Amino acid sequence: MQFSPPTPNSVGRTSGGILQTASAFPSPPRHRLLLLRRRRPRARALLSSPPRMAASYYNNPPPPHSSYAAPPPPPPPGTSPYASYRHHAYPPHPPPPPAYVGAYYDHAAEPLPPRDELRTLFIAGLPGDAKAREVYNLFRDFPGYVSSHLRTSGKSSQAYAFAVFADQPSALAAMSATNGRIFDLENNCTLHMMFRLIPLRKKLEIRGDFLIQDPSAFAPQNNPPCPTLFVANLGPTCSEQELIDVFSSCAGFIKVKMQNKFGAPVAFVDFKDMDSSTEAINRLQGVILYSSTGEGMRLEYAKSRMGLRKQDKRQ
DNA sequence: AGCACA
Repeated sequence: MQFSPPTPNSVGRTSGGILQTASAFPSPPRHRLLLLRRRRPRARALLSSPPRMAASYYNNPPPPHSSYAAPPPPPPPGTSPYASYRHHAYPPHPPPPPAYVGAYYDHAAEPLPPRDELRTLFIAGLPGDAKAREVYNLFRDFPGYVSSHLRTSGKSSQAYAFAVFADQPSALAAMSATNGRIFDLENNCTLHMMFRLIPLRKKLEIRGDFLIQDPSAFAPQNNPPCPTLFVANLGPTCSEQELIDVFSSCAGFIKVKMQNKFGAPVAFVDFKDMDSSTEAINRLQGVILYSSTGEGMRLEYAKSRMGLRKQDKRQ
């Protein structure tokens, strides 16, 4: 069997020694394919000597990429990374993610000095039997790659990973180049829209498809309970559709109204009663959206119910 | 750290 080294344009698992890209195989939605997965021996790229690129890049970095200021690419039309959780019961919590530094063989360089910059990718939706070396091979040839960390939770059919880069331009470049590639040919496991830039050294938790920033880091509720929620701390590219995708997974959801005329976007989300809005706060407080720029959503009870006149404000 | 629409 012959192996070729992965390149930024052909990543992921191999089949018959031939590397292929997503474009060759239009893939059905991920959540359906996960049900069809089965274990079989398959060709895997060999782990060769550690790449020289990341270390040398960090000592002598190229000029910033043009994508420096660019937000994460939008999802392809008709797809939603949150869709698999709509109208579904919530799965039990997997164990919390580990610290970002670990002694894995997939390190390409020594841990870097701390920086404020967002330069870590979160990759969700990997198959449960993904191997650390596969994640490593996915990113190793990108400039600025530092390390990757795979987390598999026992018998779960899904795994997730973190990939640390030297800086945000490298992270964004690797993200856009890897977006939509097929990770696992046999199972058509794509990675599309499974990336987020996340802050280092923050307590994070995975709940299903949601990545949650430590909810205790958020201010306590100041307003009296209300069926409508006020949503703040959204990224500049957040869309109403993205919010619908997230909040429609909550019982009692009615509608979203977004306001992004001036400055930072905020939104109002209406539920049928206070129990529903309270449950939504508990579940979604601190969720880091795909459009988020590092911080999670901040959820509060709104000051007044959506669509009610002042006289009958009290629900 | 920001609360509109009726």
